[in-house]
Amino acid sequence: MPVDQSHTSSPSIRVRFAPSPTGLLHVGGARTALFNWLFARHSGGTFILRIEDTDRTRFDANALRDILDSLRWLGLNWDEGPDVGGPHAPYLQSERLHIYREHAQQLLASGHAYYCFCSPERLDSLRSQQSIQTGYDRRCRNLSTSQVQRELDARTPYVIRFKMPLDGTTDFHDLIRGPISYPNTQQDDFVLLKTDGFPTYHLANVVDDHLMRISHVLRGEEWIPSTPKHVRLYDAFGWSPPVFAHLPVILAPGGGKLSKRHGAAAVAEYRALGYLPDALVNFLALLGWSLGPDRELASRDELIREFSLENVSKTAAQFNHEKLNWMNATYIRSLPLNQLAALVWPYLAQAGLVSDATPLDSIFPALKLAQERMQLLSDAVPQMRCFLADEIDYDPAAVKKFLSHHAVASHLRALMQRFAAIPDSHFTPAYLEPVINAYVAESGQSLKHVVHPLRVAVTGKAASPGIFETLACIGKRRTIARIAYALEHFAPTLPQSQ
RNA sequence: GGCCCGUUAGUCUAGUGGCUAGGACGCAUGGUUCUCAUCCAUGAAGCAGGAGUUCAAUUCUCCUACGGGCUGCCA
Repeated sequence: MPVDQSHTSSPSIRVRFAPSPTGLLHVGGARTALFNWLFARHSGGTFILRIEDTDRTRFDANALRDILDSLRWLGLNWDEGPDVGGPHAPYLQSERLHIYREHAQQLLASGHAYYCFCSPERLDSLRSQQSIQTGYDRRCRNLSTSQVQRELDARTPYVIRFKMPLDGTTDFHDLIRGPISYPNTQQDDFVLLKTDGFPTYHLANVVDDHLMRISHVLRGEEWIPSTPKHVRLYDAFGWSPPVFAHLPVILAPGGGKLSKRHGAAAVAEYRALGYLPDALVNFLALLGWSLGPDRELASRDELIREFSLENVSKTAAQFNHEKLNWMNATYIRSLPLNQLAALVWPYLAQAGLVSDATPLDSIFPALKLAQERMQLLSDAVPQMRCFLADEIDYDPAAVKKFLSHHAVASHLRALMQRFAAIPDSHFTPAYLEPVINAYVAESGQSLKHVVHPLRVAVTGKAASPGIFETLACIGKRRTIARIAYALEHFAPTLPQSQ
């Protein structure tokens, strides 16, 4: 077994997931959270949830609730966070404003930052005049003390900007990608503190990561270009930076950004559709990481045991719905009936197939048949409808194909009579099979010529579980009623005698 | 445009300076069978292209192409 160096050499591994509550938690964010969580759990470290709500214009209380709900649903429990607290509370950045202001002042005092009085309008026109984007022109970088004081006295709105080095490079090491180097001429004098007194991501993120003693920053690769800013900030504060590991992004099927256009993107949507959290976790874990050769399925504990940043891949991965569906189906099949019944219940209830008065175990027989035919929990509704509902819909194509032949009516009539003769308590697969086989033999038909029409008559569909199980599950009363209905409505009328 | 990151079948991936480049999803065919699903078996399908280093490159280096990201008082 490989020895995990990071575990032995640094006893306090602390990682964080730091979402911004501006929208529902999407699968990309969930994957980032998952890798942080797996890394923390694997190493016996601490997983922290920090909410980066520093953008007041985009804040969404709904999103905040959704992020917590979705993470909980996925089972990614956090050790410190806005709701559970912790030694570095608060974990909501909007409640830590004074900390960022103090730190901005500190950088001002040490000469690493400066007041900028440029208006948004000026910056806009600056940008529109630039044929190539070169960022802020640093107009306020060298204002004299008296000029600054004059503006301050005049109460001119300002931001505080960071003084990036004007030449040289900023280098850092990425655990997944190795050394990365950026020319400083590419870097802007980015804003630390906005006019409204809120910090930007860069300031708040660095300050909090330091204060919260974050040891490893695992985040999406879209953050690579701003890492030099962060490295410079750590430097200016005199702090040593955490280990950086930038995770590959998740792309939509076919490439490109993940969005609604490509189907579900939010965790909540997958949840509503009937995916199991274990399946989604397993699937997401395999996007950008692998268990090693020949392994796809793994429980949470196995994922935790096996997880390592060493084998996180560098390449962006496309989200593949077919594989997720396959995985969800295998997880569904592995569930004990009582658990599956509870999970499927809300869907059945919503479809009116069960009510509060329905005993849970009453759906077990039907569920057992549906179980290996479901990919989503919601599939229970179409799969189980013919077993749980009195009324069923008939698929016109199936009716046309299997109920329109002349021999059908006589078969159905004969079977209906024989079924009627079976005692209620014997209406079981084991009892039905010989009954039907006997009829098939007597009538000189092949089994399928009898079974297919029967199936359509009692289920309304051309496909169903095995006919004997299906009949038994539907029950004697409904079976006979449906055959009668089919005879009356679909089967061609034939002379009584045959 | 500039900068940065990346490139193994359609997709997710394993892997090595020398192997028939392995697995999974999906797809195809066959088996089981009353249909569907499951299950089993088999098959098609890949190292982006070009230089170089080397006895030998999918593996190392460079270039090109392609993909992605950043270039905000968003995160």
